[in-house]
Amino acid sequence: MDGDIRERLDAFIRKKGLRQTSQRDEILKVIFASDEHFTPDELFERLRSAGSKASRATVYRTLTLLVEANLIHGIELGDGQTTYDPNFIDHPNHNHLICVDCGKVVEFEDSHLDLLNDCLTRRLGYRPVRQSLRIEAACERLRNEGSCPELIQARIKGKRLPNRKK
Amino acid sequence: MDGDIRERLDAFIRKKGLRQTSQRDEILKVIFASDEHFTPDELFERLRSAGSKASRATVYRTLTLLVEANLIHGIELGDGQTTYDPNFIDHPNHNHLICVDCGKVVEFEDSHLDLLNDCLTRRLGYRPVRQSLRIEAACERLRNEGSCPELIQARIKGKRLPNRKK
DNA sequence: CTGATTGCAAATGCTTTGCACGCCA
DNA sequence: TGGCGTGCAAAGCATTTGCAATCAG
Repeated sequence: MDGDIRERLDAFIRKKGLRQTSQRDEILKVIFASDEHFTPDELFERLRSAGSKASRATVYRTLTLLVEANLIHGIELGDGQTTYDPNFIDHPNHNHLICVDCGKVVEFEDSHLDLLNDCLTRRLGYRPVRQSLRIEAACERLRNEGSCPELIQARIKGKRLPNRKK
Repeated sequence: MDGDIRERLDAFIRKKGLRQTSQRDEILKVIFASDEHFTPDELFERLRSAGSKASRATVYRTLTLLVEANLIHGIELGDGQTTYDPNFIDHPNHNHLICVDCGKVVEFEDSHLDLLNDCLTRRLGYRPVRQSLRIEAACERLRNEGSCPELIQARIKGKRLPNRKK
């Protein structure tokens, strides 16, 4: 984890008159130990594995805090719970492609897209704040080869596929 | 409401071996009586106003059916419930701009955007299925004139603003 | 007839909250 | 010391589901 992230959170906490706590430290550390997306529940599990005893309530409250501090973003993958993305610090304008077959999420950036979004927004009489392109797409590999390693993994893990609950 | 819509639903129902019911008729009619977005709860209220006695459970079940039949789409406005959009029949590729000030949703289409999305998707090794650009933007009118009629309306109606529950 | 559909109420699953206690500044 | 933060359990909400009764084909 980048020390810069801790610094940003500290700045935010100071500005708001909030307090540093061990739970917030642990949560921050666990989140930014990887660049993977996570649900509140997954984060809770990671914390337990890491020895942290932070409660679910604290996890939820801290996620809200981190979103306000702009350190993470919530994204909707369509499975009934909010997924959080820690990669907006390094890639502030990235978008998501979601595989309809296996649920794999691919992040990508494109400056032409950003420019176009900006133009469209202004043309409609608004000032751009944030934009997110969400592409749902089918895996060419699955189609051509009849199987896709991601899908097999997803099934093994009992992962919830897009637009599907349970 | 376009008679074509009823026809499409009938075709879908026949193909799946399902049945036509008065509840499904009423729901379809009420949805396509306008081009407004709606939540399941709003739809339920509209139905009651229209004299229909369809239950909430049936509303939810029928919404699922209509999404499968591709007559409506579910969209996420970030307020904790699914909003449904009946305008994808006339505008299959439209996108949404959501005003961060008042929650107003503006629909727009752009062929350059569609083309770009298509290219991006293929470049990543996927086959396009569906794409949705969601732009969050601030109202220029509110900024310049200090107020915005939509915002006032939203407040009067107690409408839930984006990214805010309750 | 027979299986699809409905309404009701109960259940679910994610998320939020009230409250008493603990701890940072 | 004054509050903010935490954990726990109890709500809250949107949505789903089990079941018996009803209805369409």
